Parts: sequence; structure tokens; C-alpha cells
Amino acid sequence: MPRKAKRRQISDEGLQLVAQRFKVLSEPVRLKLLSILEEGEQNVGQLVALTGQSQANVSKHLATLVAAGMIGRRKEGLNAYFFISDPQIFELCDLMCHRLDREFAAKKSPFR
Amino acid sequence: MPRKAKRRQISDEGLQLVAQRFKVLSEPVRLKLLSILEEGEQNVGQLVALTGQSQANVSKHLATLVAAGMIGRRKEGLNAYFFISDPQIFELCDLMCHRLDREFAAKKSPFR
DNA sequence: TCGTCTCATTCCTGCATCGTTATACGGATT
DNA sequence: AATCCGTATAACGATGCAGGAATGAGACGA
Repeated sequence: MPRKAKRRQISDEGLQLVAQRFKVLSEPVRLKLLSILEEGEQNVGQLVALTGQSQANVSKHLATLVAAGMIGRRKEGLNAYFFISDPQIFELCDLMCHRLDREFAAKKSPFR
Repeated sequence: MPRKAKRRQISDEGLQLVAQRFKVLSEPVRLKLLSILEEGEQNVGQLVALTGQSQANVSKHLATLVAAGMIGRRKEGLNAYFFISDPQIFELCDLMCHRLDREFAAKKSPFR
């Protein structure tokens, strides 16, 4: 019998779900939206201005993030405000950033 | 001035790099390969058998994972053995799994 | 009610990438 | 050297998704 604790084997459906979630984080525009929302909630117009993306594109990416349970939506008059609903997301991003930092340690860092 | 420590603003190039790495993790077959390799190194033939994927497909996914610095490659005779080169990858996967667990807490869990 | 503002949705196009098939490469064996 | 085996690569078709343009859906003010 194995000595070290074995990771519970994950089903193929589970893998698909995990992959799906990682895919949500695999778009620079969505990452930028998350990073902006980390500073506080914003409406679509502000996000359009801050990202430089088209309104339609921002709306679609926001819908994706909402569907993934990463951000929430609050309606106020004409505006729709979005906010981080799962702060744990940033633990994932931080981990990935640290990975990249180590990876680029001997080279030029992509961050400033 | 802001009270709570602000996350260092990341450049667009940084975002793209991070997104790129997340994309590597956004494929079920690659996740499966990682999960298999976590138990120990394997050669291509074994990985083909364990995943049920074609040999060409496995080779390509392995090349992607190597390029991302997540796994390493060791040549022995005719065989090429692959192994986890960055165990921190699994912290990312575990975090994502926990996220999903919480998300599906009230529903049916996708894991068994 | 009409017009306007904000945001969501739909349709379309281009591009990336997954998976397959066929082929090339390199080491080992005879 | 000729061949075989394990692996990598090239070429191809199919699918998916990002982004742009146009339109739709609600909410508010005049």
C-alpha cells in the first residue's frame, strides 16, 4: 500500500469542470476586469473606459465571469455594477504570478 | 490615500503571460496528464494507455506542458519519460477544486 | 409616450487549437 | 545496413471563441 497520501482520483467530468474554470481565467481582458474590480465595484461604462475594450466585448466577458461565479451584478437605475463575488480568485492569480516570477527569475521580469 | 494594501498593478504583458499559463491548464487532457504524472513519471506509451488518447495527441499536449515548464522530459533508450517539474501546479488545481466544491456545495458534487 | 441612456444580445468573420491521419526522426536490435 | 520500435512533427478538417457591427431590452426623464 502506498505510503504517502494519494490525491483522490478525479473523474473526467471533474477534470472538464476544472478545465472550464481555468479557461475563464485564460483571457487577458477577463483578468484585467477582475484586477480592476478588485479595487472596488464598477459599472460597465467605467469598465469600458478602463479597459479600452468595446462595450459589447466588455459585456460579454462580464457575463462569462458572472456565469463562472467569480463576480456579481447589481442593478442601480440605468447602470449595472459589477463586483468580486469570490475573492479566492485572487489566490489563484497570485499563485500563478509567483510561478511566473520564479520562472523568470533569471530573466527579465514581465512585471513592473 | 488607500488604507488597505493595494495589489501592484500588473502590466498588459503580464496579464497576457498569466492568461497564457491558465490556458495551459484549461484542457481536460492536459489536466489528466498532470494528475497521472503526480503519481510518478511515465513514458508516452503508458500515458497513451492511461488517457485513451491517440499517441500524437498525447505527444502534443506533453510538448505544451513542457513548454510551460510544468513537466520535464527524460530520455531513456527508446522511451521518453515525463515527470512533474513544478509541483506547485497542484496548489493551483487544489485551489480551483476547492472553489468548485464550495460552488457545488448545495448541489451534486462533480467528484466521487 | 417618446426619446435617450446604459447595458445585453445576436449575427458575422477571423483566428486559434483540438484531434486525427500520415509521415519523419532517432535510437536500438538483428 | 536494414529494420523495428517509440516518439515527434506536419498537414488537415472541424470546432470554439474573441472581437466588431448592428440591434434589442429596460429604465429614466422630458
